[in-house]
Amino acid sequence: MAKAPPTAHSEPAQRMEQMIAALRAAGQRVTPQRLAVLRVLAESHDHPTVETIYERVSRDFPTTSLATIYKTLTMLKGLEQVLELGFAHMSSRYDGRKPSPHAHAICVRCGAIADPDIGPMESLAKDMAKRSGYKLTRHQIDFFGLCPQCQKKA
Amino acid sequence: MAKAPPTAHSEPAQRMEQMIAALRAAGQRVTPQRLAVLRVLAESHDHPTVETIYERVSRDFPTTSLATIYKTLTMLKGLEQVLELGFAHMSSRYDGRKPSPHAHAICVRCGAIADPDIGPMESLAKDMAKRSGYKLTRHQIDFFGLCPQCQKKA
DNA sequence: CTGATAATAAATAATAATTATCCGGAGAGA
DNA sequence: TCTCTCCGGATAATTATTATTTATTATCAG
Repeated sequence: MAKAPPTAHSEPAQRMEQMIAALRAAGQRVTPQRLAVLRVLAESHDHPTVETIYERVSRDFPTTSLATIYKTLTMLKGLEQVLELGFAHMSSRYDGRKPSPHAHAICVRCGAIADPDIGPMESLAKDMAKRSGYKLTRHQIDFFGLCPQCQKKA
Repeated sequence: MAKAPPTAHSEPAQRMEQMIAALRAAGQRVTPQRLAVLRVLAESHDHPTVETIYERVSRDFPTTSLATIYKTLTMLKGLEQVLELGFAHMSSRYDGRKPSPHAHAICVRCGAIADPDIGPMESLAKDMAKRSGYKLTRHQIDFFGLCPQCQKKA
């Protein structure tokens, strides 16, 4: 059969395959519910909340429980297949497309999240490690403000 | 009169004066309970939780309510006199000594927090603002790992 | 293909942190 | 002093998340 061209459309499918492989490698079962979560993660560009993922999964699996979403995400976090952005005053947001830590910009009005590539954080992490004496394993870098759309409406 | 030498001991008192001045400037009342919270904030180097602040305040004011601590901290946040470090999976930590946003290292085992001065974040924020189009107003930069003590015990 | 079995899903209860409400009391200003 | 608003304390409510319990199902050996 013909190999699919690397179109923007095929990207989520590839990402899904990676995640499925990670599940299998860890000896985790691949259930329909989990596949549905993986698909949402692979396709979502909006850093969805658990609630949002739940709604999207519910379209295909109306009986799915919120707890299942939480458990699946916790597991995927452990396998480093999803990045959790945790906040104190709003629910966590998830990034299944770029699962390694990177900086984010969060709109404090509408909740939109952007994550352009910015100057490398490695030097910053190195600096922090050296000056603090900590052995660092991960980071969360968040900038808060107004997204372009909300600036207009301001 | 003689100017007080910049000893480590006099520092908290100065910081308290600054905070009191900020309250007055904002037309806020300076009550004994609030003074107690300010003192704890000015003296604490350990980025205390609300609960910890509550315990420390309770020594002097045994009848103080947790709600009062929360309300006072919220107010001080608004006046930019205290920095809240908000996390998803543990309660917030507060910094009343350096109230403007700066990077932190958090020990995932014991919760110790260090905040040495590291390479300036301004350029990073500028870069993020430019590439995202967001109008940024604050940031939270957290590095997670093991503090020196917990590394030994590991 | 089929059955055994261990992991998983759904439903629900429980927890933790924070925020809202309500009311009595105390301070600032007329 | 009187009044009026702000503040503190107690407690209820809310929100996000995690734990528990029981029934179901994916996986794999045969």
